[in-house]
Amino acid sequence: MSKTSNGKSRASGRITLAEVAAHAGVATMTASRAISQPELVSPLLRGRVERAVAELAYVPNRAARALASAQSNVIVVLVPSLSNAVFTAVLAGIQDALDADHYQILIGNTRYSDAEEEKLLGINLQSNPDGILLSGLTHSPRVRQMLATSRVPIVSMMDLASEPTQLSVGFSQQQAGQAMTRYLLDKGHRRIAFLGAQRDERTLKRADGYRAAMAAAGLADPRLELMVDAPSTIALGAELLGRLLAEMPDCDAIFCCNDDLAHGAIYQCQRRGIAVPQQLAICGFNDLPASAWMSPSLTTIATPRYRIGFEAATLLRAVIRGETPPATRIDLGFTLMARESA
Amino acid sequence: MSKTSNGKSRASGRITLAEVAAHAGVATMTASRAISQPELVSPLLRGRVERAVAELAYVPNRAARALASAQSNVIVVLVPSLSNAVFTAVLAGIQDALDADHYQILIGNTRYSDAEEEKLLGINLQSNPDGILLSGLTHSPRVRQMLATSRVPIVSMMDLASEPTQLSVGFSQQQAGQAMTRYLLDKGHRRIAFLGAQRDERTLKRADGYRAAMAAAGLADPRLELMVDAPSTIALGAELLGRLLAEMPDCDAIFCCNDDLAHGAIYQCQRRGIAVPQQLAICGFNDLPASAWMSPSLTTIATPRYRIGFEAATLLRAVIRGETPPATRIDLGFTLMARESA
DNA sequence: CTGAAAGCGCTTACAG
DNA sequence: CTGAAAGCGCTTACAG
Repeated sequence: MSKTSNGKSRASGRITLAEVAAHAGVATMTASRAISQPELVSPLLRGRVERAVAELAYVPNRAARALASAQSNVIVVLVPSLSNAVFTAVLAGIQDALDADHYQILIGNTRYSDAEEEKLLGINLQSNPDGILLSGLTHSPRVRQMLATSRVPIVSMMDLASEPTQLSVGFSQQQAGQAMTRYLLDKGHRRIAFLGAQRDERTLKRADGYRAAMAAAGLADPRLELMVDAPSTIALGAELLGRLLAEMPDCDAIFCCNDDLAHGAIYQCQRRGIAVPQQLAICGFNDLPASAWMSPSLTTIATPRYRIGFEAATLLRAVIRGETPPATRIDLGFTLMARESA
Repeated sequence: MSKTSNGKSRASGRITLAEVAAHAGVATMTASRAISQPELVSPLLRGRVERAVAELAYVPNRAARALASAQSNVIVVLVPSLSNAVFTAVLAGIQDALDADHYQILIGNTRYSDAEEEKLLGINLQSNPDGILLSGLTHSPRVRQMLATSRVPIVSMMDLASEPTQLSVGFSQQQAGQAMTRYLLDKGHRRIAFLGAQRDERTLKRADGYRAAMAAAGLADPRLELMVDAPSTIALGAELLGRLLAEMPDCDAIFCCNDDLAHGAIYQCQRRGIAVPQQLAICGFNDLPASAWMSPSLTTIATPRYRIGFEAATLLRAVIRGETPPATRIDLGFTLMARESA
């Protein structure tokens, strides 16, 4: 509107704070304060500025603010998947924890790829984030180096760090895997198979727990483990069940590394007329919504994913504010949901 | 490192382009060019700059670049949900379409709330985005006003705009609802119920299609429609099935506005011993992964959600570049998947 | 409580 | 092909 830039200017054409100030008849500084720290401005001038903002439909330029103030109010979140309900729940928790704050949340989907994580981190570091929320404890050397040189506060989500200096919120994936295996052992199963996909950090740790429990019971048998690189899907669960039974027909229970695989395995049993749990016990991990409702309902581990996001964001915010957090390692635990399938 | 800022400076403490340039023994400008437009710089200087960048672990400041160049390279995406697999697929399509580009994708989750959409749009408009990807065609007056004054290119996803000036990528939700209802009618069903949740734009349009088909068959009956505000979940589908059968025991088929509801309805039938489709036909909408695998497999509408994201992002990119798109309205259609449940 | 000046870290014209 | 100057739109000290 009105007299904006003259001639060969590089101006964006949008309303600036200076124009708002001129319109309100105050200095740019005063307009800035009336917006950012209104309590420091007299009601009279504040009102004039507010009116000018509304009349001109002023939208602050975030880049200019970030540059001038040397702080971005950005929090970066890196998750390995958006199609996995576990991580969308984590994101919901983060969103809720930060809702009242002024932070802009930058979501990056690494697709379980180190290369993608490096790329996304590099791009997002350019936004000079106030903090970073990371999934998992294991990262590539390049990622670790980028994080170290950036000196940005980091909270790791999902699992618990061994080093107490590292901030982490989650639960022991290994112990959860062990607990589920012990449950099956206690039920009298002996030939318990482990079905894994994606080979991501959490799957590997759950497999560790499975192995520990089987070894402790003197029942370890590597042939009972079926692990693939492909992403977890219902279709893969159905397929892996077939492969497992073909190779290990004497197996009497299956621990699937997540519910998707377990759902697929159960559906496949239904199609083949295999009674679950009578002929074959099946359990999963995560307790997705369908697990409680399907028939047979799925025995699984309920994971506090929403709370992981919420508590991790809360912890990160505290650290950003310079507060000393009460704990650097927040164990949110897990719950074994014993249902019909095992 | 070395001699950074002196005294009371407001510097961020991070390595700047000027330091990289000094380290390489070139002007700041040349360093800038060596990074942004390397082909314009001699191999000798380019090499020196590249080495300096690596040695100092230089990370460009995005805010400064955005401010100086008056372009953000940001694309904002607003979706109503992240827990709904439909929208995470849309996001995956967008990500893939824009992967080779330099865009930063800002994801906003409006949670099916107009207020939240206004808030997110306001915040994200501060980043001066090059373009915006919106879900749906219906928005609050404030949102429409904000979009209009921003003059940022917009592509609407999911449904098709009636005005050809408005860029849209999707399919007719109304026609899809109609097609599914006709399918049930053709199968001989007469008392076909409609189960809806969330009351979002798409649910309402599918209901419109249902009503049109029922009216055309002379079988319309408002009591067959059960619509609630709550978000769609499997649990809600199970609950609504109970309510529907209590009120309309003569209903012989159910069209659920999405697969989540349909899954819940089917699971509930299994628990109650109601044979699907013999006693009651059930169909859904979206074709989620479980639908093809569950027993009975779910008759539903497969929606091109990944492609919607991909094509919408491709269209937006073309418009941002100033190209004239071949079409302003991209109809990606839908596919009725006739399976066991109806 | 209010404001003139300087500066954040980059890029855009413009010269050479 | 290279560079000195100015400017993007804000905020931070610093005065008054």
